[in-house]
Amino acid sequence: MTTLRDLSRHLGLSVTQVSRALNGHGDVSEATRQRVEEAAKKLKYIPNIAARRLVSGRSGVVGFVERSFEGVARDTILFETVTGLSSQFSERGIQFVLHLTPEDVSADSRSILPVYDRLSLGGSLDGFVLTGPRRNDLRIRHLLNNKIPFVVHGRSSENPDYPFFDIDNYGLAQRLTRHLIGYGHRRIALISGPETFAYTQFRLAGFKDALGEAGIAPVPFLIRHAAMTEATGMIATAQMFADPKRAPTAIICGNVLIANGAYRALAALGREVPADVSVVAHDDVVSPARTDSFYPTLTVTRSALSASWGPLADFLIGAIEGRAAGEIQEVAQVDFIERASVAAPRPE
Amino acid sequence: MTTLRDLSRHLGLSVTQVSRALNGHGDVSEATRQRVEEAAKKLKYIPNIAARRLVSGRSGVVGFVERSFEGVARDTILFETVTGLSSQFSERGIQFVLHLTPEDVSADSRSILPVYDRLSLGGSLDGFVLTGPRRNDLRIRHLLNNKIPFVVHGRSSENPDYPFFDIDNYGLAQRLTRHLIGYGHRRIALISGPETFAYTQFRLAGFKDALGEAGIAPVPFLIRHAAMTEATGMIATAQMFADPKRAPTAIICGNVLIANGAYRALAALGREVPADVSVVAHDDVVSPARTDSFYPTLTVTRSALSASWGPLADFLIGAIEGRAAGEIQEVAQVDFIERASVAAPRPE
DNA sequence: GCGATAACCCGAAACGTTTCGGAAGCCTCA
DNA sequence: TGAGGCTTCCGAAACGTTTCGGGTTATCGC
Repeated sequence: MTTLRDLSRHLGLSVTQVSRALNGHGDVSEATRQRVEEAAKKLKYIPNIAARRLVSGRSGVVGFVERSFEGVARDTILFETVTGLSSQFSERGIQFVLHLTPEDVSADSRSILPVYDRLSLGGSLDGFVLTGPRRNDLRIRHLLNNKIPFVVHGRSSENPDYPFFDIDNYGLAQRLTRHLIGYGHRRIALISGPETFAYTQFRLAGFKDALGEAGIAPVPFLIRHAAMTEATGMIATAQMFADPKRAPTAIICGNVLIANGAYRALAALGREVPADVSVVAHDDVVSPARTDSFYPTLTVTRSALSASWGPLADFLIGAIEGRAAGEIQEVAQVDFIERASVAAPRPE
Repeated sequence: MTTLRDLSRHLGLSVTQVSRALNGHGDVSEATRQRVEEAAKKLKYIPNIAARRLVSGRSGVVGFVERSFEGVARDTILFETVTGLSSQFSERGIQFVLHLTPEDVSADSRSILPVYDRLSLGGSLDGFVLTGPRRNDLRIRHLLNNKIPFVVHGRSSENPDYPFFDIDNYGLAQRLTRHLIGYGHRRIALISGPETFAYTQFRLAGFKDALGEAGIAPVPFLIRHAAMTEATGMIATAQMFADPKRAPTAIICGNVLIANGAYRALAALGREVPADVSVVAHDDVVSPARTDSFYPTLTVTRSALSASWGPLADFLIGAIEGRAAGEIQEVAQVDFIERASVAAPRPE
């Protein structure tokens, strides 16, 4: 193993200068920088992270805390998150660890807070990635209070004062709703995720505002919140069509799984898409439910979940380095892809 | 943040003694040890890992290298592995990182070797966990040659000279085969995993040896190797029953997914389990395919995959600490659970 | 009462890096 | 000519831990 010391002796320079040269500091002439870099390459110098961390006071490791539960290993979204963040952070020279807290921790979400303290105070973790924020998320408040760096995938309020990466959930719901209204629909259903998540609230607001623009009052019966699964899509659709008089002429689905369920329910109910019922969805391009296997093809807003890991990594690193929250926030716009699942409603 | 220095001042002791007391070394009286420990607790002393690592020369991080591929996020076994190892290592004060190499690395498995070098030479990783060993696994030879600590889940040969944790694949195949022979079966099929994996070879050997004991010659037509999926079970079963004269009276399935496929194929073919065909399997108790949802209930050998993460963690830590390979190896026995899927074959 | 032994303790060095404060050499401008 | 400012460099300290070599007592056997 070659050290800075070895390099400095080999070059007839001080350790200081070698360090500064390698780290691109100002105080070193272009000529020596070249020399140093060549020597470093030739002697296969690899900086010792432990030493670097000892002086910087940082560990070079960031984490993601998740409560372990029966079946955690089947959570595709979680795994997508882990693999995505793993790759992005390691490209940036930082290690990413998944920390599973034992499941015997009480279900009270407050009980997860000390885990963050323990991991960060020991100096073993420099920061955290949070996902699935609630409207008033305890974790966020706790981390802010304790000045522990973090970044959120999503956000808990409109204009938060912490780093985050989110998609425009309000906008996509508004867009899908307007699209349907443009075709003449007025009885529009929304099947979305659990109410506790903040993004669900944003989507609901976008939906309602778009309805409002057209002078349509939202109908509670046509608004459903549940887990984002195919079963949810089937059940919600089936229930809304139990009484034909109350049934919607169009359905907005929170994701592709729900849309899949809706399609299957509609097929079973003998309703045709889009002749009888129009269907749209938001597609986050995540594994098992492929939007291109739909018949008829599905009109969607789209934004790949996988596009968020890079910005999240950048922002967390920024947060650790002390950048202002305002500089490390992004609301990504979504694509709108018009396909064959929307038509004008049947005349009454 | 409290340091050893703070503690030593607070106690009127030297830093040396405090360190030795906390680490349980010999040279310190019981009384002071008590005092030190209390003070440490009171002042919330947490050792600085970076400093510890700087002097020990180790990073305290171990890794798992996997080639990233389209759909890596859907690989349940991989995720089970990651979550299991994550938990076990973090309980032991060690961090576990999943390192996904970019998928543009050529498919040649040799190309993954430099990744290990890079990660370990830089001092960022102390050791590795390997899974799915082949018969002559390049990675194993490479790590041995370069004296990089590792542990293998499985093994590439009967009595290897490196740390590993494996189940008795030879024994379980032998056991299942003998069980069927005991009921009078002679035309026994084996549907197992891809040939390249070492464990497949062990199972094949156990199967053949058990047949040999009974004077039965193995029939190549009844031995199938393919991915361990439900589809494999269906297809292999369907093909073996294409010509009734060549069909088996019993099937040994490599895992529960295959057994599930076999059950479905047999149902479609109008064969009853166990009256027409007996079925047994090995159950590694992994998520989606639950053995208890079988009808009739399935006779299996069983060993939970989840039981391997603990020993693997222990063994890798042992390897890093320089323990001899012989002390950190284990072949776990499997359970045999007799249920309702086996009966005597129909008389010809 | 003396040397040996054991039990307990300490100072200082080491790990490899970053950074602070200063210093030498050179140039510029008055 | 000399004050001031760049540019380029260096020594030394610091980060917090472990460990090596040695030191001080007290005890014990003779």
